[in-house]
Amino acid sequence: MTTLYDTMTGSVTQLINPGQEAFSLYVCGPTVQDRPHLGHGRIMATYDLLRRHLRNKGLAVNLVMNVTDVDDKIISRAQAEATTYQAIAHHYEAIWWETMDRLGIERPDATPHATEWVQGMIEFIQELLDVGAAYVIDDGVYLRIASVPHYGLLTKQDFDQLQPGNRVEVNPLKESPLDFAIWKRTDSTEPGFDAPWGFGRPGWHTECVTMSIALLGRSFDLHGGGMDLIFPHHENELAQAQVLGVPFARHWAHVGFVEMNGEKMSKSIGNTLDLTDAITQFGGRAVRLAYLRAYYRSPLELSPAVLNDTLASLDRIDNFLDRGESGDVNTDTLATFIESLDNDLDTPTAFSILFEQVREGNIDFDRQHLKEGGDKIATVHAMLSWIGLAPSDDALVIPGEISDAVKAREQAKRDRDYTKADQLRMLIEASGFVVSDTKDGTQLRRDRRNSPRASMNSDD
RNA sequence: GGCGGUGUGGCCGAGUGGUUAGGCAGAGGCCUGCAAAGCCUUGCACAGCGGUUCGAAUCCGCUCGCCGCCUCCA
Repeated sequence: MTTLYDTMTGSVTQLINPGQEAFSLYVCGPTVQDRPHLGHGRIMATYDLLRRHLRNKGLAVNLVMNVTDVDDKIISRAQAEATTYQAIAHHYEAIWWETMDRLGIERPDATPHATEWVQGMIEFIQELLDVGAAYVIDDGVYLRIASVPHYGLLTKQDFDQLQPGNRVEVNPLKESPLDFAIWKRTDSTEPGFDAPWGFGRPGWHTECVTMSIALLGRSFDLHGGGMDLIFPHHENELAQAQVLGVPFARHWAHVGFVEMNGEKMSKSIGNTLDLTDAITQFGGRAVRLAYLRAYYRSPLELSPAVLNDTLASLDRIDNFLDRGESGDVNTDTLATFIESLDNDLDTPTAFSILFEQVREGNIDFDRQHLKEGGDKIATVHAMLSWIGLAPSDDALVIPGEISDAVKAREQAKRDRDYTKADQLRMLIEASGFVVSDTKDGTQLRRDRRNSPRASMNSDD
């Protein structure tokens, strides 16, 4: 029983059918024109969570994510920097994947690039023309919204009621202001491709509909992206599929915005936080936790202060995991955790379950109930693994000189030479460990906060 | 102007009729040589005003605020 909110129906609905074994997922990927910011990471983290969740439940998930590697912004940036659009695209795409790796985002199964699919798009546009749903004018080919049976299913707007005054100036050659370009004719000095309707570039909305159908089929399980893609992007993809009688996505999902000071984080407002920098400063796992602990459809306030708080709560989890030997997973508790994710990816409830285990496990260790505590470590670790947030499982390795220093410090404590004991503690802590004196002797744990954050395993 | 969302304690963030969400920060305590970590205790939180109800953050009405989409945008 896995449910997810569907933008089309406006309600939480079944995501997978009984007996379903495979799951096809298309997520609108980046336009590689600049560095990713915190908003981009949230989309990727959300669909990475969904993908892992479904796969851990036993489905074969096929994730396709496009890369828009030619568009107006890439081209103008290339002109500004006196280079080619290909160079710009390659540069920022490399940064994109490196950054997502550090967030623990698994690579998609396929990453079609717009420039590789131009021929397919040309054929697709020809189909639209053949059925009379598109027309050619001076500056390109346009989709005729009037030929779309039910335009506005996702947006849920009555387009007849729209105020024309608010629209940017309309191309007077278009039959309707709503009609959108599926092929943009350009002059041959600009980057472009030959097509029957003249040299030019495909429209963005045509890119995604063409590639999703080509790689996932005429009907696939889920089409997703950020909230801002609902209109016009996804509405227009759907419009093109509709006029060709393509069933298209069974389910539509959209992730809420990352905000800063209550406003959508976006380039135009200038309130973005660079994702790569945030990961460098707080660690990929802390950023990932910051995304996941909120409900994916809600707006999420992120700032350096919030990320710092999130890092503190991650430390709480990690400190617990270091308290003892891992035991046996409590499968009932894990099941409760998974059930909350089944409920429209209810990660807030999932984390409240996880933190409850942490607190109870800490009590176990305080009371020397090592078996019970160890079982809770195993359970928490299983939860973290399920959602791609487990720490890299490098074992706690204590160098000989450090264990010598610990022994010397314990002796100094017995001798009540606290000056020496404190000097030794400083020495130990300089090596990235934290000293904990307990009734049963000194324990060491890793100083995760002040040491470089380990990169994440993406294959757990 | 149209459509949609939202307003929860210092901060982040769940919750949709009656019991502690959770985390971070703060205060007090336990433990400790001192710490750290952990545990315990602690916050009359639900934008405002009316209404329904035995009982509302949760339902209804009105008011106010904020945000988003309508243009490339994750």
